[in-house]
Amino acid sequence: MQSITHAAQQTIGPAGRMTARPVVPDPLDLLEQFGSTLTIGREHEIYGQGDPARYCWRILSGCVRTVKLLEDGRRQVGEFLFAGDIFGLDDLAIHDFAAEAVTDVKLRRYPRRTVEALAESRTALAHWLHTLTLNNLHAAHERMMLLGRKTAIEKLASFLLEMARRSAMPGRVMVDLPMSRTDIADHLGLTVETVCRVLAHLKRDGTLGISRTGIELYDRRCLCDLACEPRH
Amino acid sequence: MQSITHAAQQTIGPAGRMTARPVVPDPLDLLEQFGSTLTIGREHEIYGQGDPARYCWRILSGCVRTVKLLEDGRRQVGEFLFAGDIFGLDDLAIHDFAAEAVTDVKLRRYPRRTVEALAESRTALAHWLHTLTLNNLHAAHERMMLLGRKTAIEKLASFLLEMARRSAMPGRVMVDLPMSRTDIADHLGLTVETVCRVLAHLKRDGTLGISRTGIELYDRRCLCDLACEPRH
DNA sequence: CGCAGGGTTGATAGCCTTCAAGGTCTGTGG
DNA sequence: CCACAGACCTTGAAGGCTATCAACCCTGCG
Repeated sequence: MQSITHAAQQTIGPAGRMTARPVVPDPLDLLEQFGSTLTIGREHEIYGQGDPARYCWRILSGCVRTVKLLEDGRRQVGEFLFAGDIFGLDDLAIHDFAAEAVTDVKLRRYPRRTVEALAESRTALAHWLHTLTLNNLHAAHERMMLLGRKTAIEKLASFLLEMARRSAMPGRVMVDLPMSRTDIADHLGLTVETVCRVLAHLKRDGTLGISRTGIELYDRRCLCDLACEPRH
Repeated sequence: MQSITHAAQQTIGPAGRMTARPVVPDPLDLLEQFGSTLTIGREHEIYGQGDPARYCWRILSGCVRTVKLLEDGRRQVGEFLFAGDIFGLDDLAIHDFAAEAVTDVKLRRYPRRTVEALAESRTALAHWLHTLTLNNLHAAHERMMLLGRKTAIEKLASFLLEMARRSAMPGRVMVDLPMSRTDIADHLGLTVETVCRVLAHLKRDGTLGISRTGIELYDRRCLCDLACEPRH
């Protein structure tokens, strides 16, 4: 992984995804002295569903998923998070989703009590935190449309485009997919088999190439059409 | 409709749904002088998808739905809102969903610019607004699980329980359903026909009774089991 | 009374799941 | 270096759940 500066991280994070430049100079600097760095191994839990929401986190490197379980084991993956993303701020007192490491991850952890206390006096920080939450809400609304009204192909197309937008350079065609097919299925409300079949279908079409760890986009336009997302 | 006091509205609203009592004495009082009251007729639009988010709103009476459309007409109903609920705060600059009147509604409207300016100095208000957003995010997460992983029966059971929780008295069995079957279908990611069939099925089971404008819960426990929600 | 819109029910079709089997990759230990 | 185990991925066949298409009913209204 390349070394990442603060300024860069800000524009990659959930806030940065939506707004072209940060609303506030650098609210993270206020928190930095209260953070601690830690590493978590692949497939280990960062926090559990139902745990008290004592910390929030920033990803330095690696990939994290948020997961929610029904009693009978049905699983919903809320989102995949990458370097620069911030998570653990979306809950009031109890974590609604668990957070798990998809790959080995390096994290920076901040006590929420401190964050909230700081936000009381620093309105710029408070404003920034609220913007993060609104962006997450926007993403959740997009996913409601996807889960409720899109077909399997459309779901995969939307997913791959989102991954491309976040993890690849604008011109590049290679997109890393560090998560398993099962994770993707549980993210899109499908089964593993359907995910495989749709990917195979898109490969036969010549829309993309498949390798174990990622995909290669040959025809982005075609994916956009499939995803019902004209603007890209 | 009975007349509603401020204090009562607070605990019915989106914030009140989660926390037993308001975090702040009465942040609405700060805004009240900037509000204006208006009435909107059944099936009329309050604001459109893509409109600039200039106002936020509080429902005095009636029912409102939020709606998002795909280009080909596929529709997703985000949520149904009732007296006391506040909406229009979930967007950054542009409304992500449209808001439409399900019944005739009486609304109180507040300029967002004013709300945000006030929040800069009144941290209690800012905190309260953030709590509202977090509760909406929590609801969106629940709906992701519902849309992605639940069956038609489970979706209906969850929906009816939520309506019962919000619109009925604790002991009452009658639940008003002011919205159309199509609205319910688009809220749950189903078709009208499936909604009708599932309701008919539950009626034959003796779980509930059906009238044009609502339902009557006979066996709440059964619904909870169907909805995969043990605690109620 | 006739119309229009929503609601309900039935028959059929299709998408996706389920169940099953085989393939591929990776890490481990001899 | 090779063999093997296990996890994940892929592909095939069959079935089920829900959508689609169609018809009819019911209610409110001009």
